[in-house]
Amino acid sequence: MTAGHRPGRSTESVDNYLKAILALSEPHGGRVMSKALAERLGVAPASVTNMLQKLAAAPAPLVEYERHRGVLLSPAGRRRALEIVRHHRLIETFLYEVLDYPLEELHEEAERLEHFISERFEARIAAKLGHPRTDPHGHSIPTLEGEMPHRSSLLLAEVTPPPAGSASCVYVVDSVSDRDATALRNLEANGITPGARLRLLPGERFLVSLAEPATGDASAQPISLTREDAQEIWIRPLSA
Amino acid sequence: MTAGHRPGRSTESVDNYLKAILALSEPHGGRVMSKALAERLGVAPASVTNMLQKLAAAPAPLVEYERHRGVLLSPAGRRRALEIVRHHRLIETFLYEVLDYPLEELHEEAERLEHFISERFEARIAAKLGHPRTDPHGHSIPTLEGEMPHRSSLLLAEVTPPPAGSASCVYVVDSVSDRDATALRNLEANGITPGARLRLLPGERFLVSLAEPATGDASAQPISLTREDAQEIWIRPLSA
DNA sequence: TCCCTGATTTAGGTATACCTAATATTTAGG
DNA sequence: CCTAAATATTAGGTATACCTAAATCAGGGA
Repeated sequence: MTAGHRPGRSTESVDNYLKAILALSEPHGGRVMSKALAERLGVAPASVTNMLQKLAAAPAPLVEYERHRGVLLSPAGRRRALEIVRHHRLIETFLYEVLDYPLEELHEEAERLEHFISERFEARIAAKLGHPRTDPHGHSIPTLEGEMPHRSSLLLAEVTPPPAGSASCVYVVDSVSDRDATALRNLEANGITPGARLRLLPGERFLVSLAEPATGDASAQPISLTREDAQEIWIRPLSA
Repeated sequence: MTAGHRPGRSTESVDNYLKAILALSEPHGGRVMSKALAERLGVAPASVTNMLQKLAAAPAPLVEYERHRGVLLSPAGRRRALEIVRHHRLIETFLYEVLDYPLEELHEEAERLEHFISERFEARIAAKLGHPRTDPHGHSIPTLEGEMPHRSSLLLAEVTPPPAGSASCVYVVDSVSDRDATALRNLEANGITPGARLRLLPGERFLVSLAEPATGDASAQPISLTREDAQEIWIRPLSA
């Protein structure tokens, strides 16, 4: 082995499996199938099976796995996955706030570093940042205790716009995805960042405009989003 | 492979071999033998031979290696080694200045992270720190262009103190080693950090006292160092 | 119910980077 | 100059994490 004495006990690769299982099980809360994992991790399905078998056979398994029935995080596995997500999001926040990284370059750097920082590093950047609760993309940062603060939000791509002729309605941008740098740059250029007010125009899907934070008035010309863009944006009702 | 798309081209392990060859060849400037490398890297001599053969056989070799005659860095290998050393020392400086790490914990964290930061990360922390020329241990930081600024200094363990009865003489602490955290904590507790004035008392080896920066006067009771401590301290004459 | 298709798993193989034990080379002492 | 000790190399093996190709399994439609 070449990555021997890492602060955490697991390898970079194992960390990535755990993170992927967490992310894919989040929507439905159930078991995750190998194919989905293989796709997300960019490896062959056979590699996934192999890894899951090894993980499940370990003395203190990080996953529960049954042949042909998919995989689930064990409590320990979930704790580790959340620790890595916490690292990732704290690092992103740090790069953004302290090192002035552009929004769309946060993910790649954090994706690498999240596996290698010590507890001390984590603690120090968290303190420096004033223990932030969300990262620059609007995602919740898991707590030190391994709790993931829940946020309820809607994927813009799945929201039906108000019927033609009726009034438009205003939402708040809850978060944007960090995984596609190009889309992210595009959204940012249009002012669509976490906290922004988004007015859904009636009738047409994915036709929106920015709204003034205070008044809710439209402040710019309509923005026509692609379906792909809408897949990257989570919104919540203004009131909540 | 598990550490795929790293900013640099080489692996963590290869980086460490290059750094070790650089460090061990620095004193005499000549070839480095497998045994010395094996000791420094904490691997078996056979593993070193293996790695050197592979490195030397690569299309654009990072080392020049001849069986039984030791190894030398190629220009490309030296460039890469200096890049990693630059990373290491910039990270140490950053951890110390920005994240308030204690001196003796810099090395371990930097040793891990040096392999994984991007060019952008390097550039940003260098800018944030005002492009420092030395790290908190007093070591020169290689330039972006791959030059290692030379500093001439003497290992305290090898300096003969002034003869008994004659005057003591004053040196400046040029640098302290970063590899032994315990020794480092001890030195720091005694005020022996880069830039401190050190008065060598006559006769006894390793018997020193701190001196006032301005006057050169002794400002404290004598400090009795062990031979091991003296192996960790580099000094230069006051004038230089 | 049966079978077909897609998903999953098994089998067998690659590359990296390490190990130990056995062998070979160099060098320094007599 | 020749041998013994120190050093280096070869040979063969382990573990991780990936791959492809060849079985095998599970669930839905005829």
